[in-house]
Amino acid sequence: MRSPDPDLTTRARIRHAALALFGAHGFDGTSVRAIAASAGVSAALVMHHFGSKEALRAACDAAIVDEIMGRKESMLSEGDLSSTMRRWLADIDTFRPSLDYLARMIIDGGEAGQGLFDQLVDRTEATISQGVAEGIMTAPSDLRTTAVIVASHGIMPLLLERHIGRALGGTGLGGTGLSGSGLSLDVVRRLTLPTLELYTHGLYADDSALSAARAALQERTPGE
Amino acid sequence: MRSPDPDLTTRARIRHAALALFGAHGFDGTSVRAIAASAGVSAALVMHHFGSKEALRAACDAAIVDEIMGRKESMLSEGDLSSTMRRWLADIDTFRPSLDYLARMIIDGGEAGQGLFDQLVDRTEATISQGVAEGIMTAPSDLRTTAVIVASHGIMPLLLERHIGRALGGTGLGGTGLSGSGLSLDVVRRLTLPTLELYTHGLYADDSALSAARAALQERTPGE
DNA sequence: CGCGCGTTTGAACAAACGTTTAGGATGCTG
DNA sequence: CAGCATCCTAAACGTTTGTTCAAACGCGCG
Repeated sequence: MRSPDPDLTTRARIRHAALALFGAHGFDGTSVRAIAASAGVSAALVMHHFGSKEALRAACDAAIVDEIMGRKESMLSEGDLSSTMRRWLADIDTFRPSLDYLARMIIDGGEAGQGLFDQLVDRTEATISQGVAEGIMTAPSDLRTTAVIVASHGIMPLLLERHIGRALGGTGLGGTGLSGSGLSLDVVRRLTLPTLELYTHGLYADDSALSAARAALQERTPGE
Repeated sequence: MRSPDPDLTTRARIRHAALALFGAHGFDGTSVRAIAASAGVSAALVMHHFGSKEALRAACDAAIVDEIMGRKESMLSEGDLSSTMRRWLADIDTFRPSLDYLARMIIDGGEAGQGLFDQLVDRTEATISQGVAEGIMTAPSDLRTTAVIVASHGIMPLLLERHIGRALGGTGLGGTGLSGSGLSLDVVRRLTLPTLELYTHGLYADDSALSAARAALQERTPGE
């Protein structure tokens, strides 16, 4: 199970092993001894390098944040995540641990995950208002909320990859771990066009549903 | 023999306590002793009634499935989740544990969560094709995938409630637990209109992005 | 050489875990 | 009354957890 990378320092090997195991089985589901075994060292050495299991998680968080934010063409620098996701998926074996860990970061709602989500929303908001200014997007009635919705929709394939892959007649479910082959390149490709259809034509044929909801909401909250 | 009414008694109290704690702190983050203390019984009694912690989780899963599916006007019987969510949110203190547990069920990807998601997708697909037949929705190019997307978008507020609430200037964040007041009635109300806008008018002003993606995908997969 | 320093380890620690055991109540049935 | 089943608990089981400790190892420096 160990991956003997002589180029990496022992400390980096431990962090990589921890990130992969945290992403696959969760923080509580991963023991320090399992991380040590995967890195080919003793459990005591893990503590010597990082001090505690929680500090090791913080190091993994920081590594992921660096991986995502510390690039010029960053994941967060574009409103559309599909291109970045395709790039990551092209080298799926390399980025799979990062993707799994990233999904858990967002779900767990830790401080680092909060920062990532907030930045994603901010970038999405900027992208939308730029698109509106350039005339390629229609102005939403509530820019901030629309940005939150679009950003949430963007990371949805990351969080529900196994469900989506299975619902689309997935290429087979993974084993015991969470890193099943749900989010494949085929699935992302199949999601692209319907998603863009939704973002271009919507789903409803006319404004009746929207108007009805608008009227219903104004009834209940007349002041605002 | 068995009790004529298995619920309504100590057994039900234990299951309710377990469901609330599992939803708040996760399965691994909840000990049998904590469940027993919350229910006011001993840890051994939990084992006596359910056999194992895993069986207790299965009982909670079944209870949630019953709560969602065992109703005439079920959550899954309508394509739009917002009305059901509003109904649940109206009595937020009662349904909060169920909502939290349901979110974890879907994320964890267990068998019961899979069934729930699959049924949600199936109902969504039926709703869309009915809407298309009635002329109130436009036909998507890929019905199944569109149903998966719409269904996933529908449960997004459930999974990202804390992030969404915070990004929208939430009414304050909860304490240590996960049951922070992220998904409030105000947040859901604020999400309703922009979501319907997206589903009515889309976001893009014209078909350029959609056409470009369509062309790009046909280049790479000409056969299919 | 000898000394110190960072790296690494096996062993042990106390705590918490899920689970088991033995048995005390309590109430129904004969 | 005895017999039995159900509900419930205190205590202990064995395992695993995160963490600590003393002691080696390799290695550059005086």
